[in-house]
Amino acid sequence: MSVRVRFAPSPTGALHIGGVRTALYNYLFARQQGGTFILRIEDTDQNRYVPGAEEYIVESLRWVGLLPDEGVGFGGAFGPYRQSDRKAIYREYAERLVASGHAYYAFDTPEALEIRRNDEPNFTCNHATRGGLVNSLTLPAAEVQSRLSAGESWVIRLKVEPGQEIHVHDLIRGSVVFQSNELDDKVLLKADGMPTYHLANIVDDHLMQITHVIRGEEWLPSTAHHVLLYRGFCWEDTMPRFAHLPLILKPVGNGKLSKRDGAKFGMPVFPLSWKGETPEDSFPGFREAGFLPEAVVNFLALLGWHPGGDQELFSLEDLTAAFSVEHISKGGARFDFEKAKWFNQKYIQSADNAVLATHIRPLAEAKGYRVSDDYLAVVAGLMKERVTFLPDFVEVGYYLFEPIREYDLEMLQKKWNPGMEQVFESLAAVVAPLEPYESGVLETAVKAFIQENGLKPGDVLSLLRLALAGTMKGPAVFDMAAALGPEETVKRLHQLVVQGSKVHQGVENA
RNA sequence: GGCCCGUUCGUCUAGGGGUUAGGACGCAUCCCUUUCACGGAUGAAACACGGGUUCGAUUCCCGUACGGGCUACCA
Repeated sequence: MSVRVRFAPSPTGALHIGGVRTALYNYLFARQQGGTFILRIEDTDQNRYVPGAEEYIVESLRWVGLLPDEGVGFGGAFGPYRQSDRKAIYREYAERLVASGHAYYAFDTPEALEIRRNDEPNFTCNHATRGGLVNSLTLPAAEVQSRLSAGESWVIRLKVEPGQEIHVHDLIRGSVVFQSNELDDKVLLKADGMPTYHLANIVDDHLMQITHVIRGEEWLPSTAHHVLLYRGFCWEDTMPRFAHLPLILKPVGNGKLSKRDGAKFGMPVFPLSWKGETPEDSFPGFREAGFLPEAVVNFLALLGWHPGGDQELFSLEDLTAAFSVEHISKGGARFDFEKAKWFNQKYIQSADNAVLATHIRPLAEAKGYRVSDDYLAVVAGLMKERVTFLPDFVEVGYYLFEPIREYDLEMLQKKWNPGMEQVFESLAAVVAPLEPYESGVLETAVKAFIQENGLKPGDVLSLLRLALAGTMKGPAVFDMAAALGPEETVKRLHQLVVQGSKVHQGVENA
């Protein structure tokens, strides 16, 4: 039987980066096994539904390159793939469970249960308490019928039989055993007619012929209920295999990574930025922070999984080939933003200049820079070993697009002297007519000029750098001069003279 | 509280009954470079603790501690 896996997020807001990792592992497993990767939207909670979240999920998957083979917006023979569109199906299956004696109608209101919970610390609906509650197990059949037809509010609960041992075989953790006495009678169908996660999940996984359930560790405790459901439906022979992923933890402190940690630690925890109703509900994304999707994928893949060996850099194809569920770690993984940065730097460094240019283009345009693709590629080449994020190209390297905003005054003061005025005017004259105006040609000419005039290379070159970039950091001087062109180079040389004289006077006066 | 899961350098991890416990991020030092980076080299840095089992445990078993998850008509 061919492998079918699903990524089943619920559209309650922006998709957490941990969700992206879950999608990634599902995707890798499907690809590697020649299987099918399905996107199912679990929107069974009407109250938590957030408009736009579904689109966000799809756009996120698209950005990181994890396109589903089937699912909402992607077609497939097992639809619909949005659970709210499958409402009638769940009711039918829930009633089937009631008919077979594996579930029952319960009439206790949430308020009534809440009161019980407050009175009895460990109160829960289970085999021990259901006899004292209002349901189709305790009420005469006729009354159940009359309550039902009277339109009274009810839910369907799973009837967990006590005294059983439920063995779950997890692909990552091995055998996990639960005692049915400890399990509560989970609500399967809610009062609004919608299923809970538990019912919808099992029905859909069965109907969609899911073979492997790869999901977060937070689902491990309820897997016992899921097994009971498969049994109740007599689907145990085709029950999917389970793999529960370790959680992604906060960078520091205790607990799992949460939405708020982004703001708290000054880093994104979502793939794309999200604009919520309020500023507090809005979050920055990896994409907007200037990450390449390949870097995010690589980083995420290694957060909780490693194939062994010393390789750190993996393309999606590499990951597909190397992936194995057995190599997924059991312990939670701390979200290490420093490592994410390193991956991004690596991917930017090795990216093609023309490709980088397409990424820089919108950033440059946002700043009002009007430049050619060729020029952007040149900038990419000059800066890519000096940046961490995409916006750094236009921010750190702004001087490749606009005049110097500020000079490193300390350095200028140190290197400048009145004689330099003449030197740089002459240098401008030497450089202006150079042809072709290329790095090597410039270097030869400038160095000859330095030698002929008996100047100190360190002084002239430093000042030249200051003239072109304003700072002592940056690409090789002659590369910058070549990129800027003769006109701009000369202009900046003159500008330096102005600045240098100013600084010198300041020193004299002081 | 109850149930379940986990624990190798600060972090992500490899490994596995006998190893100098390996790699990567970060950090430090040095080299390269008339800048900054990149790159290269080197270094500091770990098997949570206590019992077993064993000739021998970091590795297997049991406890303890610590961490995490679940405990909703949320997913």
